[in-house]
Amino acid sequence: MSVEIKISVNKGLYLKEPQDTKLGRKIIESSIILFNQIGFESFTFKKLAQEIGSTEASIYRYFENKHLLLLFLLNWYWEWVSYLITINTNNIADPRIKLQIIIHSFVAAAKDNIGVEYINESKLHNIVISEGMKAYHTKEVDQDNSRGFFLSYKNLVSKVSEVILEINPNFKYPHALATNFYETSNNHIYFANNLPRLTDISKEGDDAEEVEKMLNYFTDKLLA
Amino acid sequence: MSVEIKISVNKGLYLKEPQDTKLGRKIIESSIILFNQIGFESFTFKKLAQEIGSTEASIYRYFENKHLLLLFLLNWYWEWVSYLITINTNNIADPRIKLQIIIHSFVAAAKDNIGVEYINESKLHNIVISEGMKAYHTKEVDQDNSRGFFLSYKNLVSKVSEVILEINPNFKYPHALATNFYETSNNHIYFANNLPRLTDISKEGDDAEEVEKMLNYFTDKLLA
DNA sequence: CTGATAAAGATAGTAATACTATTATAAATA
DNA sequence: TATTTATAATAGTATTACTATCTTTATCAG
Repeated sequence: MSVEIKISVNKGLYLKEPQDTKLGRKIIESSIILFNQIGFESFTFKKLAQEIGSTEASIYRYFENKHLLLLFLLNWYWEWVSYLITINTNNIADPRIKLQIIIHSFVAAAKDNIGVEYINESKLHNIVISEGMKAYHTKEVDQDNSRGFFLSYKNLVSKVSEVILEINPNFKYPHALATNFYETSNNHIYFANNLPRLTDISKEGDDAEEVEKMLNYFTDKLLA
Repeated sequence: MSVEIKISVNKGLYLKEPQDTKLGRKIIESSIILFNQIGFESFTFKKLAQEIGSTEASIYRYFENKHLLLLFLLNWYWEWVSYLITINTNNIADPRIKLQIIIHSFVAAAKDNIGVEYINESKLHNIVISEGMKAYHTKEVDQDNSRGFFLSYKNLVSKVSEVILEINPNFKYPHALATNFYETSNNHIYFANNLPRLTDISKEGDDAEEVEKMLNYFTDKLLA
């Protein structure tokens, strides 16, 4: 028996569901590799087409532009982490342990592989870390927001903030703290590897594990 | 009597010191306005030249490209906040109060105007909030780092981390916390205005003041 | 006051990017 | 087998991100 999981994202993000066709899945697969290799700025549909052995025009039938392709990948990531959190906290009563699992999910989601063959979760996590914030720091953020392109992120934050309130119902900033778990995880993995003097996480050890420890340490103090 | 202050930044960031010529100062002044108006992605030297009534080629004599121009502005900002922190914490003995002043500087620096006529500090802060992270989330970050383009940011973090250790010498993550004060300030001002469900800061009130309160609340718990 | 030097403006040109449009071919399905 | 759908092939355009060159204007030393 094999369990098939399909994560679906907001339909406004694509012109044609890429997960339903061969070329579409190749676009996803190769774009993850290419975004990782050359970064968002240098990434073009022409280069992607060359990688795939297809054409620019064909890719434009799936995605309006690279910004929406990146948003597609991010939404997939947010939905995936949400899913991981749901199944991994399923039978757990203690909200403190739930939160530990959530933090672990933010930091090390890439190690859990649910086996969607066209998605390399570890590379996708790197994209989230290195390029993610570019998707919501644009002049079009309000438009994109009203089209629902950040719903998955907001739902994820909402889910985490509920656990925070279970631990401490008087905590004043549950959403901000939830957002911070996510942003801080990504930032400090990035800083450890690129701007180490901005963090105390070392590049040498297991950066993910160290960030996890740090966030748990912060949590203990904040929600005591 | 008037006190003249000139903030200088890493010489590698420009081809010719823009603060020393009329056109150079106009480039700085107008680029702050234009980055704010249209954002980093749509910003071009051609548009900037039109604003100024100059030419693309003339601007290229000052800055290699818009990425380095943004980095110039960020460096100016980091140096400026450092300066504010230095003078405002000068005679203060209690490190807890020092840290409150630091947090206030991150959140509300824009309100302190040191009177450099070609720089609108409030708009510059908006650029830091909306576009800042794009300067260090690139594939060239290691190169830029080795050219010293983030030294001002790292020195700022270092300065703040020293105060954190004065308060609690056993605190394990002084650099990460210092970085977080800066990043969290900017993020939550941005979220309050654009993605409010990611934060508990409301758009209606004084967002800066609310973020300040939140960071002080976090600090109390973390460094207790 | 002149002549030299530096700064800025004017103009042109190029390769790459971010698309749009059209037409042809191949594959899937009714 | 006919028809729809997906993809490939090709071409074209406006804009971007520069580089190069030449002329004009301002500054400043002798």
